[in-house]
Amino acid sequence: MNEKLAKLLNEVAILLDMKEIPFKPRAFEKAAYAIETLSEDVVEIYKKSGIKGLEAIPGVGKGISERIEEYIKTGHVEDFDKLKKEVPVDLENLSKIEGLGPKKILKLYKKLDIETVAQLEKALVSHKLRDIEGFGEKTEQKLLQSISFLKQSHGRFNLGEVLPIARRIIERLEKVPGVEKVMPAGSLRRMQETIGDLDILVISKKPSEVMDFFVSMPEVMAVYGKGETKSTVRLDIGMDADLRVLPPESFGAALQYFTGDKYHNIKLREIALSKGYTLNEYGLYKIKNSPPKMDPPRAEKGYKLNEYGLYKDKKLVAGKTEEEIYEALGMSYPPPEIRKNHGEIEAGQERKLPDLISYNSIKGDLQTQTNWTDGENSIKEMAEAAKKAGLEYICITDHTKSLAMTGGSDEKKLLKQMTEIDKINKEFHVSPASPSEAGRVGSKFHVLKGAEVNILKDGSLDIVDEVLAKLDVVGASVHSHFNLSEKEQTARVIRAMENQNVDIIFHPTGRIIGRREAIKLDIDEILKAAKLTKTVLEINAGPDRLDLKDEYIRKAVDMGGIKFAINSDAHNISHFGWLEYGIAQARRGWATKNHVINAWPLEKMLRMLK
DNA sequence: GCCGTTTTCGGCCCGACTGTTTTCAGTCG
Repeated sequence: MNEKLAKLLNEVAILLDMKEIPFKPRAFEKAAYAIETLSEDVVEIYKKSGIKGLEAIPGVGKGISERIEEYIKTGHVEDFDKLKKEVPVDLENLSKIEGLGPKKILKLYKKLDIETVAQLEKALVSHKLRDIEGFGEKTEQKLLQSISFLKQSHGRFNLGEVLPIARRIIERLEKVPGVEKVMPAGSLRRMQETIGDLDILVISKKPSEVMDFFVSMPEVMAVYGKGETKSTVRLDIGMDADLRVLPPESFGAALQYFTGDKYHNIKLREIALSKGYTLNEYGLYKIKNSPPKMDPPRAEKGYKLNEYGLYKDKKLVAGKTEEEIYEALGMSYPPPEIRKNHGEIEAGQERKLPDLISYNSIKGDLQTQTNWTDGENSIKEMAEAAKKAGLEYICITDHTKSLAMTGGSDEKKLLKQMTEIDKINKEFHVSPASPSEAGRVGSKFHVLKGAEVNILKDGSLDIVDEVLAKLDVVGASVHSHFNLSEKEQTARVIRAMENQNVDIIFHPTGRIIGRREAIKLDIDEILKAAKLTKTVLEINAGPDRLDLKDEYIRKAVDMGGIKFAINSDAHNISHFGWLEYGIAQARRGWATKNHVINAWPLEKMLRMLK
C-alpha cells in the first residue's frame, strides 16, 4: 500500500504545481517520501493506531491523514479524483520523461490534448510542439531522446553492479590534469542497495578540462547538459551520471550537498536558517543582514536575491570539511550511509550517533558454498581465497538434500565433508618448520563445519538433529514454498529458530532485488523470536539479495538483543568482495561491531552460537 | 498542507543549466 499511496501523493503534488499553488506541492512530496520509506505498512499503522497513528508520521498532518484514511477505506480520495479530472493525463509516465515537468505537461494537454507518452511521441514526430510557445526545435529533440531512453531504461541498478563501474570512472578522472580529488557522492556514497544515477564530485581549479574529459568518455552515449561546474550524461549501461566540479575551499560543503539525501539536506538547511546561517554547496554562511521581504529592485545594492529572500553580507563559517559544517550546526558527523532524515540529525544533535561497524571489521564468513554442491571451487580454494581477502575463518555451508538441483548433501555426505574439513584444518595449522615457511599457510586460519539446511514447509529441517549437532554453524533458510500466508510463513521460520541446532537464519526474507518479492513475514514476530531463541539473523551480502534489508536491521537494533552475521554467500573465490555490500547494509541499519558476530574473534563468535 | 529549543501563525532549502527568453521560467537534484 505504501508505494501506491506515495505514487498518488506525488501525482497530487504535480497537479498542485500545475495550478501554481505555492508550498502545498512540497508538503505532498514530503509526505509521499515519508510514506515510501516507512518500514511499516500504512494499513497496519491505521489498523493499530487509527488516524492518530497516521498523523504521527512526520510530514503527514491532519489533511493528508484524513485522505489516507479515505483511501484505505474506499480505495480512492474524492478530492484527488476531482483534481485528476481537471488534467486527466498519464502523469506517472509523462513525469518520468526527462525535461518534462508540471508546467509543460499542462501546456501540452491544454494546447494539443496530449494525455499519454505515445500521443506525445506522435506529436513530436509530426513537429506539432514547435507551434507552442516555450517549445522549440531543441526541446523537440530532447524530449524524443528522453522518450527513447526511457523505453530502454533499466530502472535502478544494484549497488554491486554500479560500484565497480563508478570506481573505474573515478580512477580515470583522478588522472585529469588539475584534479585534486574525486569522490563518489549521492546514493553511491550512501551505499544504498540500488542506485538511480551516478553522482561524482571533483575538486579542481580547472573545471573545464574535467568537464571536457567527462562528456567525452567512451561510455557516454549522450550529453544532457554541460556547464562550468555541472554536467549530466547518459552512460552506455542505461544509467545517467552527474559530475560536479567545485574549488578546494568548498570541498566539505560540496560533498555534504552532493551526498544528500534530499531530505537530510533540506532538514540541515532548515537548521542552518534557524541559527542565522545559510547552507549551500559552497559553504555554510553567517547571514549578517537579512531584511525580510524587500522589493527586487533593491537587490542591486549589494543584496543577493533568491526565491526565498534577500541577503547581504554572507560570511563563510565552514566549508572545507563535512565535519566542520556539522559541528558548526551543533551536531556530530553522521556517516553517509545513514543520511536520510530518519533520526540521524536528532541523534547527532544529542551526540548519540552510533559507532557503526567499520568496513574492515569482518573476521570470518559464515556462509560459503563449495563444489560439493553448487559452488564453483573446492573447500581448500575457498579457504585460501578467504584468507587472501583478509579473513581469519570461514564456514563451509553447502546446501542440503531437499534442494536437489544443487546436489544438496544428505547426512552421510555431510559427515564425509566434516572429515575432509578436519584434514584441511590440519594443513592450515601446520606449525612452521622453518622461518621461510612461516605465513605460507596461515597458522591462524580456520575452516568451520556448517550447512545451509532447508526449512521445510512445516518449519522442520531436512537434516536430522544428531548430525546438525556435530556442525559448528547451522544456517537454515527458506528455499521453497515462497507463497505461504504471512501467518504460516512466520510460524514456519519461527519453528526453525526454535530448533536447538539452528544458529543463523540465512537470507531471512528470501527477496531477490528487482526479481523476487520477499516472503511474507511478520517482521516484529520474527525479531522477537530471534531475540528469545538467540538465533542470529543473516545480513546476506550478495548484491542482489542484501537480506535483511536496512530498515529491518534498524528495527532489530532498536529492539536490542539481536545479533547479525554478515555473510557473502560466496559460490566462487571472487565473491568475498561482496562483504563490503553487506557491511554497508548493516551500517545503513545503524549496526555496530557489537551486533555482528563475525566481526568478533573466532572463539568469542563460537561461544555466542547455540 | 505541515510545523514549532525564536512561532498554533507565518513561514516553508538552494543553486545550476537549458532554451527561447531579451530578463527568465522551467526543470532537476
